Amino acid sequence: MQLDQLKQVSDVEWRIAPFGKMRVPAVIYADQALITEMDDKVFEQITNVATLPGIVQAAYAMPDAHWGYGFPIGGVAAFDADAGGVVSAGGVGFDISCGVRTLHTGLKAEDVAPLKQRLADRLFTHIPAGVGSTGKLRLDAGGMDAMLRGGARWAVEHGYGSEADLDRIEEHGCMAGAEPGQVSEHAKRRQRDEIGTLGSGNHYLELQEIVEIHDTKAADRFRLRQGEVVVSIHCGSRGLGHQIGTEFLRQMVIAAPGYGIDLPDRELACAPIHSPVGQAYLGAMRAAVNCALANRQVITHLTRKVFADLLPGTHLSLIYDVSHNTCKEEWHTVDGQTRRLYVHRKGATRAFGPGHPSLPGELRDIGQPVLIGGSMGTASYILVGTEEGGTRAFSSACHGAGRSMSRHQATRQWHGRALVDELASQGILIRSPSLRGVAEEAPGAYKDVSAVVEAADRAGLARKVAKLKPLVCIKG
DNA sequence: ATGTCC
Repeated sequence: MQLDQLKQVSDVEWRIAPFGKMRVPAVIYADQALITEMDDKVFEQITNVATLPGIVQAAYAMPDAHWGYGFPIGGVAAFDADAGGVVSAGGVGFDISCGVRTLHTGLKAEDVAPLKQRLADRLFTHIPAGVGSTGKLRLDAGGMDAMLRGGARWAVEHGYGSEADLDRIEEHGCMAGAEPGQVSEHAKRRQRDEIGTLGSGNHYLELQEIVEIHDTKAADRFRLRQGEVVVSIHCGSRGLGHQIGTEFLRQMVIAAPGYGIDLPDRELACAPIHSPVGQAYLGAMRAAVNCALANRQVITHLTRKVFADLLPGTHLSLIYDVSHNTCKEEWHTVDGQTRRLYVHRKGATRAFGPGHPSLPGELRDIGQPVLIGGSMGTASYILVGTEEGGTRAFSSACHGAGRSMSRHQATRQWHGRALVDELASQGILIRSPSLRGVAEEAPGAYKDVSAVVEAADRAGLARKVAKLKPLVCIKG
């Protein structure tokens, strides 16, 4: 990215004053190296987002931002419904509520080491992964609607996990306002047998060792101890979310001109929050959020069964579950005024600071765990939301490493088999149904996750708590 | 991300 078009505010904040049809400034959080390497498309897309009706304060890009559909991945934008604010399907993304959860095992890495191969094989056998993968659950029409209304709560009521899990999930495991009636039959048909499956692309299930502690107080509260093992699950709403995204994008492209919305890019298709299309999308999107929460909950249950077989007595308790692709109704203070806003986070994590009423009682005084999934074979991080985050990007942080290279480009540069072998030599076991998928996910096709996290930390978006290193990765 | 093109 050309730095001369940006005003540097600090070593990790860059500002673009409104020009053309921009209603608000755009802000990019990144250090000098990250922003220099950042795709020019991020500049174009984040300034386009700043032109949308009803946008509040600024359009934001996180340190892991890269080119997405309409909005950049790593983009955050909030809209005021009463000021003509809009909701955008491209602003949420196709994999609605894609997210990460991390489970505490209490096991020491040295005790898991002798079982690594067997754990990898057993997890790979029991947790369906890959394009079009199906699970054991079959949902009829009634079951589908109940799942779309209930989310992880539905899963727990059906024997997948416990009530205690729900306390550690955003929205308490169940997104209110879901309207299964707004979800097409086609979308539901695609999802009928996909609950409890990982999917493909950057989705994974990992066993990870806690290798560094940066904040002992927060780490203690999250029960993160150096040398212990956690399990992280990264997946989303599978075919259902994708179908909803596709259908509403089309509807919004058609509807936008009728609402007098002038789009700089048709990929930014949106509808006023106070409009039939806007409301229908929100109802369907919230149903897809519940689908993703149910999916991660069922996969958690399958993971627990594998551990119960190989390491009897192990208790996998949920530390936290965050979503990366959402539009949520939240209260934020803007210029001293508390306003109800619709916050789009696309490839960005909610990061509420200490005291936020939405946090579980046990964690309210310390802040929200922010789970950052790195690329395959590198590192992941756990951060905590900060007080000052409330004044930056509506309490949001980065979500991962962020791609630095297209999937196609990655397959020309790396071979799946060679990557699997190389990672195995480093003690990282990869299991995947697709060697091509592995090549697309080559660590070299991603930004440096440590640099991304460091920038988010220095920008005050969230504070580093612990670093995790992969031991086993089940890759979709 | 995605029954990787209805």
